Amino acid sequence: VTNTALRPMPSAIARLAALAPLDDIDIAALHKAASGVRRVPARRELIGQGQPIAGANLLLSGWACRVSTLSDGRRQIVSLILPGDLIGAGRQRNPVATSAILALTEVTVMPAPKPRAEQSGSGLAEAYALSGAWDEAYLLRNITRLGRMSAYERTADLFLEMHERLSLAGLSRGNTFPMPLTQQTLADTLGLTTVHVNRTLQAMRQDGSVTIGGGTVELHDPERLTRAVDRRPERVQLP
Amino acid sequence: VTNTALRPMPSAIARLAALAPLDDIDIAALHKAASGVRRVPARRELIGQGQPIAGANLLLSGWACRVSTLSDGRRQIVSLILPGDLIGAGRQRNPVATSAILALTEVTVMPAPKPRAEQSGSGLAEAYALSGAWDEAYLLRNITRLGRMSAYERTADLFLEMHERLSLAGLSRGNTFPMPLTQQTLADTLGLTTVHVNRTLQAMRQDGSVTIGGGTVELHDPERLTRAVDRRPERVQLP
DNA sequence: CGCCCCCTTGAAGTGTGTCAAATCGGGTGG
DNA sequence: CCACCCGATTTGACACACTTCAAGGGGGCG
Repeated sequence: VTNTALRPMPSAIARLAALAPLDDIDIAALHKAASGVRRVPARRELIGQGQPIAGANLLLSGWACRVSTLSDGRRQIVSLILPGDLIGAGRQRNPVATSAILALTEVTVMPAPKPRAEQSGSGLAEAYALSGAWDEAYLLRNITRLGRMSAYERTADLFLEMHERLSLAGLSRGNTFPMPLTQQTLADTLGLTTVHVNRTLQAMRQDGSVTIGGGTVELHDPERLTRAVDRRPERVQLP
Repeated sequence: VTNTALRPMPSAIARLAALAPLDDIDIAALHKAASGVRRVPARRELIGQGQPIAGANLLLSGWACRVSTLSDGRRQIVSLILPGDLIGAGRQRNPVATSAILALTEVTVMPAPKPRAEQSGSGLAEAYALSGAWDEAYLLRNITRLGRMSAYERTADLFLEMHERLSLAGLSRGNTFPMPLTQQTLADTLGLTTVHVNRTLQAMRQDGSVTIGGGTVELHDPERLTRAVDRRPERVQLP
């Protein structure tokens, strides 16, 4: 376990710890798993669709996504995977990837340590369960985004989601957060064309909602934007 | 446990048994749970968004859905729930419904019996896990449908999905299956307007793809349709 | 220097939405 | 048995959000 391998860990741990309190044993397990860190360059497939999944992985740094491609080349990014997110955490016996997993930037991943006792009060097990529940909530939100929202609303809603998720991992500063996606990638996420994403971003810049550039997004008034796209705070478990 | 309560069970059991082999103890547990059968009329909410979830339920008969509603009245049906599907099977400690659950037709549900030993080789546990994996696969497919497909493709793809899922529960006969949704409800599922769903159905009728009416759909050439919308067979676990 | 990717902009086309109204069908009450 | 009603389906005319096609500009990197 080198220092280099550990450097990207804090944000992933921060996210898991924000989901459920982790004790020293959990943290130790995470650090131990860091010996299995793997670096994957941008645009590389982490897992192909239909491939067997050995075990859950934890994204330490960088952005990845689940993507599905139609035979004529149309692509849809089905969900974004951000630092601290789990990859391929299924419950069935011989799980198979239901979608390809793609590194959008350079990425580091490591095998997610198995929680000690599934049933008992392991913080890690609870964190994993909650992470899965949030993943599902984001999938659902993505569906209503694509099904019922305008381009402007979709884009704003996605930025709010990114801000929310990155904040949990301590990766945003105020209303500013890193956003390394190209407009082409955003288009594949939002179900739009590159051209229209570009025009939509222009519109958001012009009405003063955001500053975008240099791989960074700043939301000028998240609350107003939240109301504008009718985004209500989600909850995944009782307080 | 009256006969009446048991009547809708076979298709739900058929689906679970098709996912993983169930032994006598599993079947007995399912029959025992039938004492908790509940009948819910159409249009009634089974669970409101954000409500706590007591335990997983099993849909025995009728169609339900997970729906999200924006404040201005736009609705998106996020997933369909068919007989044999589980409702609200989360892993976290105090799960909360991430979306409202709505009965689309009259529906019967019962509490899903807990599998004996999560880890050991309970067929029921495996069936639940696979059911969840399929649910997720359908969510992902719904996302690429909404994001990247035309109205015609979306509709055809959804019909193919319905056929696939209902067949697993033994509820289709050849290429014909029950489809009790109104065009308004289809529209909310497909991210379209009622008017356009109507026109799309007309188009499908005219090119000889389907017969629709009387709460029934017949696909005239599922293989051709499958190729037309680039639907590939999904897999959720290794064979 | 030159290439490639990404971003940007314009002009024209089209798939889907909007608005409005007519028809159909099944249930209900007189 | 008819009259009525109400939701679901159907159809037409028009509007517009988003796509398509095309071209140009900018920045990093070999």
